[in-house]
Amino acid sequence: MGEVAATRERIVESAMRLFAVRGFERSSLADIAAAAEARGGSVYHFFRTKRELLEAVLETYLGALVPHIFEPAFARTADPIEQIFAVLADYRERVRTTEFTYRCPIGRLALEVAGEDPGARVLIDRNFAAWRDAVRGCLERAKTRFRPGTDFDALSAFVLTVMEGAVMQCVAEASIEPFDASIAQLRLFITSQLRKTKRS
Amino acid sequence: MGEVAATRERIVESAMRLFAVRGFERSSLADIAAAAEARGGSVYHFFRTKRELLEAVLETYLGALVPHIFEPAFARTADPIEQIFAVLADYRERVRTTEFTYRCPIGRLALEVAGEDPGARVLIDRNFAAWRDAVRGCLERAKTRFRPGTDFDALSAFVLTVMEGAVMQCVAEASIEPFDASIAQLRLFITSQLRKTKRS
DNA sequence: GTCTATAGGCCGATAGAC
DNA sequence: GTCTATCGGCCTATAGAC
Repeated sequence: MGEVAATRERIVESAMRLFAVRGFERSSLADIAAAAEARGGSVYHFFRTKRELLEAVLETYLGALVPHIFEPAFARTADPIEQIFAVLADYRERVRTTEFTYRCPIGRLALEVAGEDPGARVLIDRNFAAWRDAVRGCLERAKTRFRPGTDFDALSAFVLTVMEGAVMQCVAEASIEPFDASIAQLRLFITSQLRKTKRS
Repeated sequence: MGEVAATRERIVESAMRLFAVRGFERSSLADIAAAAEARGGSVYHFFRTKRELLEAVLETYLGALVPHIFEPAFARTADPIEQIFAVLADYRERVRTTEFTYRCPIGRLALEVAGEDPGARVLIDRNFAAWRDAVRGCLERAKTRFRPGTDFDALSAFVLTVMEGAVMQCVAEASIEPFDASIAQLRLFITSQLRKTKRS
């Protein structure tokens, strides 16, 4: 390992990109290898099947979730609730700047392969669970600001629900507007779950 | 037309079912024809390409939305807000009874093909828009119960957002629980947007 | 470990008999 | 309008030289 980047790593990175943009089925191993500047047969030196490559992709996403998705957003603000919205703002920018070709890669794979590949389903579920856990961590750091009895498990799952549902409508509408509208409703909801204090 | 059911209709119905369960890419025209009790070549008598068949499927969904999705749910309750939750309850039952193989067919196609097929994208968007319109109709019938200034466009889009995001997590978790949890949060939110009255 | 070559299968689409 | 036969292409996966 080291060098320019081990061949295996380059193949996994190409697969991540192509699965996210084109989906699993439409991404051929030949295209993945070409994008990784490797040859078709090389893929089979590291992965026995295309599904095994998919699992490596999903494991890589899982490992990258906190350092690449949450930590950069957390670094921009100290307020735990605003940290959640900072993560959502990053998704927004990625969806917008790629013109809806690159959205939530896990969500796309969830609908495409989770129903037919039990191994992939478990890894997709683990990615979602880790995402919810990170959000729940934010909520719990703001615990005292919420009404007593607030269900943080349900609320963190709801944040993921809203993010995924919002991105889906952006793809259909080819517009970022549904994302902004849904996140605004989510903010209204979260605000409504806070204790009543003197100021906002 | 008439008879047992015109060949074209049977082909479209088979395609609806297979696209919903397996996705667009994994559903071969041979399988669709076989499920419709027709031969492979027959498909091309009615549709020039597979994408044209997809468009017929999406147009059929659009026409069936109000009579097959909304009217049966509306008939079960007179309360406009409960009518929305009745529609959501029907999705829940379909997701649950099919063990997450059949969910929201439009949502699945949205992530799989909307980014790459402009014609299909527009039809998917129209399906989503019609769904939101029907929900907004319910909200407006309950207008006087909401706080003044409530944004019904945003709220109806939010209901779709929550439905789609919730179903996605059900697929990943192979459980109906995320759906129930998210719909419960949605109910909490909608309740919080109502005027304060004497009871509940 | 990397590459070439190719097997073997399935797919969308076409041509043409009836 | 329905069916058969088939083309050409692309795909996953394998075999084997270097």
